[in-house]
Amino acid sequence: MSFIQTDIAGDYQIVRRAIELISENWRDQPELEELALAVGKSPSQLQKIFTRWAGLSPKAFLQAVTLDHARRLLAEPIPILEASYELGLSGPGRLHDLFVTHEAMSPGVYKARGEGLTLNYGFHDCPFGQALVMATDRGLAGVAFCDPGGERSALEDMKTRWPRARFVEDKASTANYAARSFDPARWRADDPLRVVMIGTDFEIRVWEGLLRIPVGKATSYSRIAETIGVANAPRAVGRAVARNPLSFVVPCHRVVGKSGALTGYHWGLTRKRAMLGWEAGVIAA
DNA sequence: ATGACATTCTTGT
DNA sequence: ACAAGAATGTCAT
Repeated sequence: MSFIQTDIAGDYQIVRRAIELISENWRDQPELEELALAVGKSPSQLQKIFTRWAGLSPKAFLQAVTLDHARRLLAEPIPILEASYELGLSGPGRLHDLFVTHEAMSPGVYKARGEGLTLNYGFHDCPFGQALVMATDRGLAGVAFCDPGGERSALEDMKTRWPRARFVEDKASTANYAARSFDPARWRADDPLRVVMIGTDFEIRVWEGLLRIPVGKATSYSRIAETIGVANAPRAVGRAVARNPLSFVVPCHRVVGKSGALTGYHWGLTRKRAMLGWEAGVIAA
Protein backbone atom coordinates (compact mmCIF):
# COMPACT_ATOMS: atom_id res chain seq x y z
CA MET A 1 0.00 0.00 0.00
CA SER A 2 2.76 2.39 0.84
CA PHE A 3 5.07 1.32 -1.96
CA ILE A 4 5.18 4.67 -3.66
CA GLN A 5 5.66 6.46 -0.40
CA THR A 6 8.53 4.19 0.55
CA ASP A 7 10.23 4.54 -2.80
CA ILE A 8 10.03 8.28 -2.73
CA ALA A 9 11.38 8.34 0.79
CA GLY A 10 14.33 6.23 -0.32
CA ASP A 11 14.90 8.42 -3.35
CA TYR A 12 15.36 11.39 -1.09
CA GLN A 13 18.73 10.24 0.17
CA ILE A 14 20.13 10.19 -3.36
CA VAL A 15 18.41 13.37 -4.34
CA ARG A 16 19.56 15.14 -1.22
CA ARG A 17 23.17 14.47 -2.10
CA ALA A 18 22.60 15.71 -5.62
CA ILE A 19 20.98 18.89 -4.36
CA GLU A 20 23.85 19.48 -1.98
CA LEU A 21 26.31 19.17 -4.83
CA ILE A 22 24.29 21.46 -7.02
CA SER A 23 24.08 24.13 -4.35
CA GLU A 24 27.77 23.92 -3.53
CA ASN A 25 28.89 24.04 -7.14
CA TRP A 26 26.10 25.82 -8.94
CA ARG A 27 28.59 28.27 -10.36
CA ASP A 28 30.07 25.69 -12.68
CA GLN A 29 26.72 24.19 -13.64
CA PRO A 30 27.50 20.52 -13.00
CA GLU A 31 26.48 18.14 -15.73
CA LEU A 32 24.13 15.30 -15.05
CA GLU A 33 27.04 12.97 -15.61
CA GLU A 34 29.19 14.52 -12.90
CA LEU A 35 26.35 14.46 -10.41
CA ALA A 36 25.61 10.84 -11.18
CA LEU A 37 29.21 9.89 -10.69
CA ALA A 38 29.33 11.67 -7.35
CA VAL A 39 26.25 9.93 -5.97
CA GLY A 40 27.29 6.56 -7.33
CA LYS A 41 24.62 6.12 -9.98
CA SER A 42 24.58 6.11 -13.73
CA PRO A 43 23.27 9.26 -15.38
CA SER A 44 20.08 7.57 -16.51
CA GLN A 45 19.48 6.10 -13.07
CA LEU A 46 19.86 9.47 -11.46
CA GLN A 47 17.64 11.08 -14.05
CA LYS A 48 14.95 8.54 -13.32
CA ILE A 49 15.21 8.68 -9.55
CA PHE A 50 15.25 12.42 -9.54
CA THR A 51 12.25 12.76 -11.79
CA ARG A 52 10.27 10.22 -9.82
CA TRP A 53 10.97 12.12 -6.64
CA ALA A 54 10.45 15.69 -7.82
CA GLY A 55 8.22 15.38 -10.84
CA LEU A 56 10.89 17.49 -12.51
CA SER A 57 14.09 16.66 -14.30
CA PRO A 58 17.28 17.60 -12.46
CA LYS A 59 17.71 20.48 -14.87
CA ALA A 60 14.22 21.86 -14.34
CA PHE A 61 14.66 21.42 -10.64
CA LEU A 62 17.91 23.34 -10.70
CA GLN A 63 16.09 26.24 -12.31
CA ALA A 64 13.35 26.02 -9.73
CA VAL A 65 15.70 26.53 -6.80
CA THR A 66 17.82 29.09 -8.47
CA LEU A 67 18.03 32.57 -7.04
CA ASP A 68 16.33 33.96 -10.09
CA HIS A 69 13.34 31.79 -9.55
CA ALA A 70 12.79 32.82 -5.96
CA ARG A 71 13.15 36.40 -7.14
CA ARG A 72 10.53 35.86 -9.76
CA LEU A 73 8.15 34.48 -7.18
CA LEU A 74 8.72 37.51 -5.04
CA ALA A 75 8.18 39.84 -7.95
CA GLU A 76 4.73 38.48 -8.73
CA PRO A 77 1.78 40.51 -7.58
CA ILE A 78 1.05 39.41 -4.07
CA PRO A 79 -1.52 36.65 -4.21
CA ILE A 80 -1.26 36.27 -0.48
CA LEU A 81 -3.97 38.73 0.27
CA GLU A 82 -6.26 37.43 -2.41
CA ALA A 83 -6.94 33.80 -1.73
CA SER A 84 -9.89 33.64 -4.10
CA TYR A 85 -7.79 34.99 -6.94
CA GLU A 86 -5.46 32.04 -6.67
CA LEU A 87 -8.36 29.69 -6.22
CA GLY A 88 -9.76 30.67 -9.58
CA LEU A 89 -6.44 30.20 -11.25
CA SER A 90 -5.24 26.89 -9.99
CA GLY A 91 -8.40 25.14 -8.98
CA PRO A 92 -9.56 24.08 -5.54
CA GLY A 93 -7.46 22.04 -3.20
CA ARG A 94 -4.20 23.70 -4.09
CA LEU A 95 -4.23 26.27 -1.38
CA HIS A 96 -2.61 25.51 1.86
CA ASP A 97 -4.94 27.66 3.85
CA LEU A 98 -7.87 25.73 2.47
CA PHE A 99 -6.74 22.24 3.16
CA VAL A 100 -5.66 23.02 6.66
CA THR A 101 -7.94 24.19 9.41
CA HIS A 102 -6.20 25.42 12.45
CA GLU A 103 -7.04 26.38 15.95
CA ALA A 104 -4.74 28.11 18.38
CA MET A 105 -4.21 26.58 21.79
CA SER A 106 -5.16 28.84 24.65
CA PRO A 107 -2.25 30.97 25.81
CA GLY A 108 -2.52 29.12 29.10
CA VAL A 109 -1.44 25.85 27.52
CA TYR A 110 1.50 27.58 25.95
CA LYS A 111 2.57 29.23 29.17
CA ALA A 112 2.35 25.92 30.97
CA ARG A 113 4.97 24.63 28.51
CA GLY A 114 2.69 21.84 27.48
CA GLU A 115 1.68 20.84 31.01
CA GLY A 116 -1.21 18.42 30.92
CA LEU A 117 -0.82 17.84 27.21
CA THR A 118 -0.27 14.41 25.72
CA LEU A 119 1.56 14.27 22.42
CA ASN A 120 1.57 11.08 20.43
CA TYR A 121 4.43 10.82 18.02
CA GLY A 122 5.88 8.62 15.33
CA PHE A 123 8.57 8.61 12.66
CA HIS A 124 7.42 8.17 9.09
CA ASP A 125 8.99 8.06 5.65
CA CYS A 126 8.31 11.13 3.60
CA PRO A 127 9.72 12.79 0.48
CA PHE A 128 12.17 14.77 2.61
CA GLY A 129 13.68 12.02 4.71
CA GLN A 130 12.13 10.93 7.96
CA ALA A 131 9.31 13.02 9.36
CA LEU A 132 8.66 13.15 13.07
CA VAL A 133 4.94 13.71 13.38
CA MET A 134 3.23 14.72 16.63
CA ALA A 135 -0.45 14.95 17.40
CA THR A 136 -2.83 15.68 20.23
CA ASP A 137 -6.42 14.51 20.24
CA ARG A 138 -7.30 17.91 18.80
CA GLY A 139 -5.13 17.51 15.74
CA LEU A 140 -1.66 17.68 14.26
CA ALA A 141 0.68 19.61 16.55
CA GLY A 142 4.21 19.08 15.29
CA VAL A 143 6.22 18.05 12.25
CA ALA A 144 10.01 17.78 12.29
CA PHE A 145 12.56 16.19 9.98
CA CYS A 146 15.67 14.11 10.21
CA ASP A 147 17.89 11.81 8.23
CA PRO A 148 18.49 8.22 9.24
CA GLY A 149 20.24 8.19 12.59
CA GLY A 150 19.04 11.63 13.58
CA GLU A 151 15.78 10.49 15.14
CA ARG A 152 16.96 10.99 18.68
CA SER A 153 18.01 14.60 18.27
CA ALA A 154 14.91 15.51 16.29
CA LEU A 155 12.79 14.19 19.11
CA GLU A 156 14.83 16.11 21.67
CA ASP A 157 14.44 19.24 19.62
CA MET A 158 10.69 18.90 19.67
CA LYS A 159 10.56 17.96 23.33
CA THR A 160 12.24 21.18 24.38
CA ARG A 161 9.37 23.09 22.82
CA TRP A 162 6.85 21.61 25.24
CA PRO A 163 9.03 20.42 28.11
CA ARG A 164 6.19 19.51 30.43
CA ALA A 165 4.08 17.56 27.98
CA ARG A 166 3.77 13.80 27.99
CA PHE A 167 5.27 12.12 24.93
CA VAL A 168 3.99 8.75 23.84
CA GLU A 169 5.34 6.89 20.83
CA ASP A 170 2.33 5.76 18.88
CA LYS A 171 3.06 5.39 15.23
CA ALA A 172 -0.40 4.17 14.42
CA SER A 173 -2.01 7.38 15.60
CA THR A 174 0.27 9.63 13.56
CA ALA A 175 0.51 7.58 10.37
CA ASN A 176 -2.57 9.10 8.84
CA TYR A 177 -1.38 12.65 9.44
CA ALA A 178 1.96 11.79 7.88
CA ALA A 179 0.39 10.23 4.83
CA ARG A 180 -1.94 13.14 4.25
CA SER A 181 0.58 15.88 4.84
CA PHE A 182 2.91 14.78 2.07
CA ASP A 183 0.43 13.63 -0.56
CA PRO A 184 -0.78 16.50 -2.74
CA ALA A 185 -3.65 14.37 -3.97
CA ARG A 186 -5.05 14.40 -0.47
CA TRP A 187 -4.84 18.14 0.07
CA ARG A 188 -8.53 18.75 -0.10
CA ALA A 189 -10.55 21.75 0.98
CA ASP A 190 -13.60 19.59 1.65
CA ASP A 191 -11.66 17.45 4.12
CA PRO A 192 -9.07 19.72 5.66
CA LEU A 193 -6.23 18.62 7.82
CA ARG A 194 -6.78 19.56 11.42
CA VAL A 195 -3.85 21.28 13.10
CA VAL A 196 -3.36 22.90 16.48
CA MET A 197 -0.91 25.73 16.90
CA ILE A 198 0.79 26.12 20.22
CA GLY A 199 2.74 29.35 20.54
CA THR A 200 2.72 32.97 21.66
CA ASP A 201 0.14 35.33 20.19
CA PHE A 202 2.72 36.88 17.95
CA GLU A 203 4.00 33.55 16.69
CA ILE A 204 0.50 32.40 15.87
CA ARG A 205 -0.15 35.55 13.88
CA VAL A 206 2.99 34.87 11.88
CA TRP A 207 2.13 31.20 11.33
CA GLU A 208 -1.34 32.12 10.14
CA GLY A 209 0.38 34.41 7.68
CA LEU A 210 2.41 31.46 6.42
CA LEU A 211 -0.71 29.44 5.74
CA ARG A 212 -1.77 32.02 3.18
CA ILE A 213 1.22 31.45 0.91
CA PRO A 214 0.08 29.22 -1.94
CA VAL A 215 1.93 26.06 -2.92
CA GLY A 216 4.80 26.81 -5.25
CA LYS A 217 4.97 30.49 -4.29
CA ALA A 218 7.28 32.30 -1.94
CA THR A 219 7.33 35.48 0.05
CA SER A 220 9.82 37.37 2.16
CA TYR A 221 10.12 37.96 5.88
CA SER A 222 9.40 41.63 5.43
CA ARG A 223 6.27 40.96 3.40
CA ILE A 224 4.89 38.76 6.13
CA ALA A 225 5.63 41.55 8.56
CA GLU A 226 3.64 43.98 6.43
CA THR A 227 0.80 41.55 6.01
CA ILE A 228 0.28 41.08 9.71
CA GLY A 229 0.59 44.77 10.47
CA VAL A 230 4.07 45.01 11.96
CA ALA A 231 5.89 46.42 8.96
CA ASN A 232 9.05 47.26 10.85
CA ALA A 233 9.51 43.94 12.60
CA PRO A 234 10.82 41.62 9.90
CA ARG A 235 13.44 40.33 12.24
CA ALA A 236 10.94 39.33 14.87
CA VAL A 237 9.01 37.62 12.10
CA GLY A 238 12.10 35.66 11.16
CA ARG A 239 12.39 34.45 14.68
CA ALA A 240 8.78 33.34 14.79
CA VAL A 241 9.05 31.61 11.43
CA ALA A 242 12.11 29.78 12.65
CA ARG A 243 10.20 28.45 15.62
CA ASN A 244 7.34 27.05 13.60
CA PRO A 245 6.73 23.59 15.08
CA LEU A 246 4.69 22.39 12.11
CA SER A 247 7.33 22.32 9.40
CA PHE A 248 6.08 21.89 5.88
CA VAL A 249 2.40 21.76 6.85
CA VAL A 250 2.72 25.36 7.97
CA PRO A 251 4.93 26.31 5.04
CA CYS A 252 7.83 28.14 6.62
CA HIS A 253 9.98 26.90 3.72
CA ARG A 254 8.17 29.37 1.45
CA VAL A 255 9.73 32.35 3.17
CA VAL A 256 12.98 33.64 1.72
CA GLY A 257 15.06 36.77 2.06
CA LYS A 258 13.93 39.86 0.25
CA SER A 259 16.61 39.27 -2.39
CA GLY A 260 15.30 35.80 -3.12
CA ALA A 261 18.16 34.11 -1.28
CA LEU A 262 17.27 31.13 0.89
CA THR A 263 18.53 32.48 4.16
CA GLY A 264 17.93 29.74 6.65
CA TYR A 265 16.04 26.65 7.65
CA HIS A 266 15.86 24.90 10.98
CA TRP A 267 16.04 21.45 9.41
CA GLY A 268 18.78 22.33 6.92
CA LEU A 269 18.92 24.56 3.87
CA THR A 270 19.18 21.55 1.60
CA ARG A 271 15.79 20.43 2.79
CA LYS A 272 14.35 23.87 2.13
CA ARG A 273 15.66 23.73 -1.44
CA ALA A 274 14.25 20.27 -1.80
CA MET A 275 10.82 21.39 -0.63
CA LEU A 276 10.66 24.38 -2.94
CA GLY A 277 11.79 22.31 -5.91
CA TRP A 278 9.44 19.48 -5.07
CA GLU A 279 6.54 21.90 -4.90
CA ALA A 280 7.48 23.25 -8.29
CA GLY A 281 6.91 19.69 -9.45
CA VAL A 282 3.54 19.53 -7.71
CA ILE A 283 2.45 22.67 -9.51
CA ALA A 284 3.68 21.38 -12.84
CA ALA A 285 1.76 18.14 -12.45
C1' DA B 1 30.82 41.37 -1.47
C1' DT B 2 31.23 42.77 3.45
C1' DG B 3 30.14 44.93 7.76
C1' DA B 4 27.82 47.93 10.98
C1' DC B 5 23.51 48.97 12.97
C1' DA B 6 18.60 49.73 13.38
C1' DT B 7 14.53 47.42 15.28
C1' DT B 8 11.03 44.00 17.31
C1' DC B 9 9.94 40.13 20.08
C1' DT B 10 11.00 36.25 23.17
C1' DT B 11 13.42 34.17 26.85
C1' DG B 12 16.66 33.34 30.58
C1' DT B 13 18.64 35.52 34.40
C1' DA C 1 13.59 44.51 34.83
C1' DC C 2 17.29 43.74 31.67
C1' DA C 3 20.36 41.78 28.28
C1' DA C 4 21.16 38.82 24.52
C1' DG C 5 20.02 36.70 20.34
C1' DA C 6 17.28 35.62 16.02
C1' DA C 7 16.01 31.83 9.40
C1' DT C 8 16.16 40.41 8.36
C1' DG C 9 16.88 44.60 5.96
C1' DT C 10 19.36 48.74 4.71
C1' DC C 11 23.07 51.63 4.02
C1' DA C 12 27.93 52.57 3.68
C1' DT C 13 32.13 51.12 2.07
